[in-house]
Amino acid sequence: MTKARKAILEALKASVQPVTAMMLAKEPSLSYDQATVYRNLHYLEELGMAQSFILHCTEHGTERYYSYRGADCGIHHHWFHCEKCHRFIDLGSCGYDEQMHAWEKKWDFTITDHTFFLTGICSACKA
Amino acid sequence: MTKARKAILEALKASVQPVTAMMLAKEPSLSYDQATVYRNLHYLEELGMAQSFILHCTEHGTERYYSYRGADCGIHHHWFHCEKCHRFIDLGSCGYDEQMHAWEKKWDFTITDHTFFLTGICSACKA
DNA sequence: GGAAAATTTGCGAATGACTTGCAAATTTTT
DNA sequence: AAAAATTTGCAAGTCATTCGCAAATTTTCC
Repeated sequence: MTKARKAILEALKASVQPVTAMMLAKEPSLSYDQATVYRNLHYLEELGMAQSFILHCTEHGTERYYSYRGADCGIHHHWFHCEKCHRFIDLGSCGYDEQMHAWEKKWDFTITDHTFFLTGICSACKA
Repeated sequence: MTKARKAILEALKASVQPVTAMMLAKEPSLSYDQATVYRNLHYLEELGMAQSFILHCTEHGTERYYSYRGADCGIHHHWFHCEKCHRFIDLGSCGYDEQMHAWEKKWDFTITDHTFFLTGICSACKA
């Protein structure tokens, strides 16, 4: 595992919030080329050490957000995104296996991935 | 309501599958400029007559898909997307109001939107 | 009904996230 | 530690989507 790879994985692991490739590329403590960041995020996701979703927010446009996914942090997570302060709230581990299994049976398809997230205004921003 | 607007809304209404702006722009029977298509899809969504979600598929890249949303077609729908044949399967009306209300209570945020869809291989493509 | 005001359209150029080709640098193999 | 394989940085490219602006259409008002 290369230096860049390790650094990017560590950054993901350390971040409480999902982050974009751009955020990581601009992080002074990392300072890897954006192409390298993009490539390594792909790599880490393929390995199952990261998970991502694409989110559009009026202020920041459409971007893919990554978060760490390790044995220690449980499985697939879902998030709420505040459109005012742009913070994410972790809704916890995904609890939809059962429902998805039911759908697979009903429609006879095979689910390889699912996307779920919420957007709105968080408690702090409402006040 | 302008001619373009009407035509685009009709196209959405007529389509069984969610469609992208590009698909509509390239439809010979419509032949409106892409900027017009994009602008009117935004308009229709703001009015609540269309709904959309962003989906990334390896073959077609990242695009926003729109579908009709009228009194006659029920409320918010969710979809399964087959990564082989690129067809969508309508999973029916969204049944998550309760769960989302529970989340709003638990976290004290206000949900303005939610995104949910599945990707995988459909029945026909497995065979 | 028709002229003025307001909105929308088409065109071309711009934006911004993400990707790619390629030579140099690093990592892995042996 | 040299050869082989992979990864990196850079610069240029791609592609969905947006924007500015003048011309065309739609709406408003008399």
